[in-house]
Amino acid sequence: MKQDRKTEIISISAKLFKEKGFSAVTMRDIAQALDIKAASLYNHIKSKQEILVLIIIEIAEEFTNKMNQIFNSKETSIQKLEKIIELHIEITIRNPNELASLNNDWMHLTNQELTYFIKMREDYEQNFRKIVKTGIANQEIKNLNPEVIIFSMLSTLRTLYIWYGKKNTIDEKVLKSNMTKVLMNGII
Amino acid sequence: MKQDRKTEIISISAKLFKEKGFSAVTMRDIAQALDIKAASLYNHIKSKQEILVLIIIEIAEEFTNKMNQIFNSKETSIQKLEKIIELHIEITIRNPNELASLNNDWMHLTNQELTYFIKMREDYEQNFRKIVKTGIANQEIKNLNPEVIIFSMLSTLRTLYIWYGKKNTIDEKVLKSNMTKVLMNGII
DNA sequence: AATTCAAACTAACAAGTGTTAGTTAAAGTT
DNA sequence: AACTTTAACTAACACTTGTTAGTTTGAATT
Repeated sequence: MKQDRKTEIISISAKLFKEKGFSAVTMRDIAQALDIKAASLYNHIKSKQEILVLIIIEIAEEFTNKMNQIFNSKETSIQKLEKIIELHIEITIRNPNELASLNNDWMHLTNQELTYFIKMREDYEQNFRKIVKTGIANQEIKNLNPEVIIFSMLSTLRTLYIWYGKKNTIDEKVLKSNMTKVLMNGII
Repeated sequence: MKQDRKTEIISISAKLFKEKGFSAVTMRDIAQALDIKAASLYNHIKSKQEILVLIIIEIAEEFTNKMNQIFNSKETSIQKLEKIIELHIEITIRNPNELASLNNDWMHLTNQELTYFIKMREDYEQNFRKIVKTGIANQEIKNLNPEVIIFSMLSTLRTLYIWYGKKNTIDEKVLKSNMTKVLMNGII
């Protein structure tokens, strides 16, 4: 079925993009990984650009939607942050390769997609920022520089894809529990 | 002087590599940024590859040397971790663009340089791991999964270059102090 | 049996890639 | 004044890039 082959192309592309980056992967590389010729890819996708868009945008939208749900819920700031940690872990475990592109190759999006992506990312960070600031105002969260808190948590969560899947793969529940403790309560 | 122009090429290349990645930047891009022709670059450097090597290896060696000093010092595990945090902040502030290449484009190194880099990175992580495990055995550090601790701290420190230099640039001392508190004591 | 169609193929393209060869002009050195 | 050196240039190369056009094949549908 056409949709299956297309999914396969996107999935194998994400894997290759993770290893070498979008620009260093050629259509011939992608084709070879599927044991077909480069021209045959165009029976399924419009362009190399389209592959990148399909990899990135869907996941970015999922982050946006789930973040909005968490942001608008009635929970405490701390509970919201815990939910965000779990969200990142869940999406990372399901799509480690796609997250590599989202993190490293988003700047190769063009036009509307680039604008759209940047908007989503800014909104996401803005929601995160508001949660942290509310938490500080509430005295739920320590009065530290909020940018340092956001940066520290987000950079850990965003690069999780690098670590997950290496030797000693950690169980999802254990990871959530440990990660939450490390990020929220510190290590000493 | 020749050395100055060469330094200039490396520095502007690092800036361009940060924005688009090594593979997406052409020799003509680099030349244009210096207002010369691409062929003229070869009066100063041997190849595009050499530029990448010069950007990455020097900083990787600095990390290696400083880490070894910290590792072999007589301080407590916690003091060692604090020194590592300061080390990353100092190097990042001095070389934000070069650190982008080190983090994102190291896989485009080849042959001996690739092997050498990977060896340095593994040794660095191994030292980090030993410090954390010693700290846990000492009961200086909480008994959490050491891989989660290492990953969480290192991913924050390694991606610092993305954040430093944006609007609201934080003072170095404030950053060190806040970052240490966030990473060591948590946020709640 | 005849037709349609998805998905592969071969062949080729125009543009862009890193790099080399040979030249030129100005500055520094003898 | 004659020279060497530095660092730019123009022109071109062999190769790789994403992509298009047209064709073939085998399975599904009529």
